[in-house]
Amino acid sequence: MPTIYEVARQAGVSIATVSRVSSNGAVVAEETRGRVLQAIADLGYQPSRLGRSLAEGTHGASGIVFPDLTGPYYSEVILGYEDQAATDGQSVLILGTHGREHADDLVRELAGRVDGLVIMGRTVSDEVVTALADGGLPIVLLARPPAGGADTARTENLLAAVTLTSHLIEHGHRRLAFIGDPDSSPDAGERWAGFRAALLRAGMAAAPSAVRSSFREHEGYAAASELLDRSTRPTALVCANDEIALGTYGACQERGLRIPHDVAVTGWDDIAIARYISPTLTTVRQPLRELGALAARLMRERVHGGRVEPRHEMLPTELMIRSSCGCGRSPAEAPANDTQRCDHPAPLGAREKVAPHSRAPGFEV
Amino acid sequence: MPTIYEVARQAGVSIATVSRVSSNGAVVAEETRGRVLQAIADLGYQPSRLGRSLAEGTHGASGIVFPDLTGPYYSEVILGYEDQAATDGQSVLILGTHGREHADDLVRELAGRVDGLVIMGRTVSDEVVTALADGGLPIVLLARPPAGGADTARTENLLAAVTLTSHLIEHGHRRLAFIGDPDSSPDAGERWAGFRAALLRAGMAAAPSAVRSSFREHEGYAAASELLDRSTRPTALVCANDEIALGTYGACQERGLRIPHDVAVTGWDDIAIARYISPTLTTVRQPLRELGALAARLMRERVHGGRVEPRHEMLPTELMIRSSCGCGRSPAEAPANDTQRCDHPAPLGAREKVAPHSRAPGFEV
DNA sequence: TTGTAAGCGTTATCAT
DNA sequence: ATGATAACGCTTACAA
Repeated sequence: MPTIYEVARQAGVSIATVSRVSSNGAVVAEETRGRVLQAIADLGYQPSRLGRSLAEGTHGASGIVFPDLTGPYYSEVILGYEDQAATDGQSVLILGTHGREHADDLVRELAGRVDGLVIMGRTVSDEVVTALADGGLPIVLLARPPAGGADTARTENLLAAVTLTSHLIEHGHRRLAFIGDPDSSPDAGERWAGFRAALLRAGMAAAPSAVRSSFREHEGYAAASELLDRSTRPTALVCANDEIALGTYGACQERGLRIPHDVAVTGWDDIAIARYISPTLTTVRQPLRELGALAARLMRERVHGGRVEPRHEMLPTELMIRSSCGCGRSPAEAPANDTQRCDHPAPLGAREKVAPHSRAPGFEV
Repeated sequence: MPTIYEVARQAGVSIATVSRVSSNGAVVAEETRGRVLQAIADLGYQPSRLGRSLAEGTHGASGIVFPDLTGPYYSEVILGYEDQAATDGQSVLILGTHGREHADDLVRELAGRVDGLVIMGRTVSDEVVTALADGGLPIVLLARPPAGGADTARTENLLAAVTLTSHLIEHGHRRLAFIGDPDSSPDAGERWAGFRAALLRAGMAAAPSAVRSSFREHEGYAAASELLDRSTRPTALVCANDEIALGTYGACQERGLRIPHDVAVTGWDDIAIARYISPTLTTVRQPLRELGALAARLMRERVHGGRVEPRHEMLPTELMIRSSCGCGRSPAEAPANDTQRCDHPAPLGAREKVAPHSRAPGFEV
């Protein structure tokens, strides 16, 4: 790789002039610029990002940290982030912690390569996040509560969960159960809170039942099996995400229970399978790409816009009503490959933007 | 962020000593090392990657370029790559070209930040690939034919396509058609070639029919519609990937054609939906994560192993026989959420590693 | 308009 | 064992 010195010699100018031509748009005589451009082309010169970054004191890059990439969730967010960042001329470094022991070290190492960091979920200890933020590194937290003055971006959970649960209640269900682990993540916790709030509002608050499950299909299957084998089994299962719902489908099938006739099931995320499985799955869609793009914009404001006070953004979610809740044609006659949206008796309010700390007004949570 | 100078001053030593303590394991008096370590801890010093990289002449990072991130294909490969690279202590930069006009420029820019580049599919012009490779930058090409002395890594297509097509023929099908665009990518081209080879072997070579389609579902739907409306419609459709197959399912449904009874359908990739859709989709699984990990290992050999002669690797694929080919229980009684594997009359040879240029021995392609 | 030279934060080679 | 100091490739005042 040729350096700026070789180009300068080839063009018969100083390195300063080469720099002026190749990067900043400073005034250079047309004739000189031509000579330099020629030399650059001849040698195939490409300025070293290292030298440039060192001199400018900026990396022109940011990093995004995720726990793992199974399922579409993280990859969609990363895509949205990368797309927006690339549009802004910023490079993107990715780091999957994969539950590694020394994740904090990897993140610290990554921090040395970037102008800012996006951190998804509970991949990094609050301690490191705070230390990094205190050190002046712009940080955006995704699907995670605020920490250390960092920005946060998330999607609306509570109101959507209330709407979803209320929808099931309006279908006539009186024995509802939640499958998921409210303590595993803020997302799951808020969905659980919304579920309870809806029951409360309907005057069915007595001991809302939940069975703990990770976001994995096989744990969802186990949790659903447990619930369905109870003497008085629930007639509606609100699953913390679609994979749990998939496990629930399996458990129902095994027991000869028909969805939604015997048991209604709902999910969360709207993964592709939700539209293809039979019956199609009623679920909540999160704008994942937009979440990533939002993170990129927050980052830009910090790095280039000079913003210092933290911002906390929340994106609206969308209830996708299909068949598994009891709406629409019976699963037998419904085409497998069909996404339908029923009219909902009450307006599906999940579309409105909800300010943090003022969500679900009127409900005790 | 404190620099090495501040640490040196704090510890009362020279920057050289700090460097010795903080990075390379050079010999330092125990007492001095303690003082330096203390200063490092007090100041929260973290060596600048920029300074280090500039001095060492290496980035400690590589980049991976993909066209877009829709579908699991690219994200799985990227995950495999990132995982292996992180294990090797290397950072990973990602760049999605998204069909952008100036993709080549973005890639050139990226090239200035990394020790090597992985390029997927036809995202970058051969011209730029060759230029970069000539410039001495290690390059690994994924799902793309060799160029400019770069390494390549790919998955087996031809033999798997022969096996898959032969399987359909053994089911009794005589009118088979291929849906996909053989010219759009080497992958599609090889699948088409394998399809034809299998017909040839069965003595059904007369004008194998194909309808061009991109890898998108809606084009697959259109192509399948066209085929199914022909006066003598095919009884088996070999789709170049699963999304096309999904479109084909829709087209069949619309026409009241039952899969596999009236029309057999196969896909390629084994996306998650393939196991959940009804009937379950017979398809070919590619080891995507392994492909990414392989790319990372090839990169490491180049960057740190000092290898110069190009390597061209091919990973075996696996035929996933489910219901849509005609195997197994009828779709009506088969549980939707069930992956089954029939025994195949002939050994499913797609598992063996096939050397480039020696694949599918015995067939004219 | 162009050139000179001082950083930017490391590592590595010499001396000492 | 430790300290000066010269790279590394670039940007950017400041001079000319």
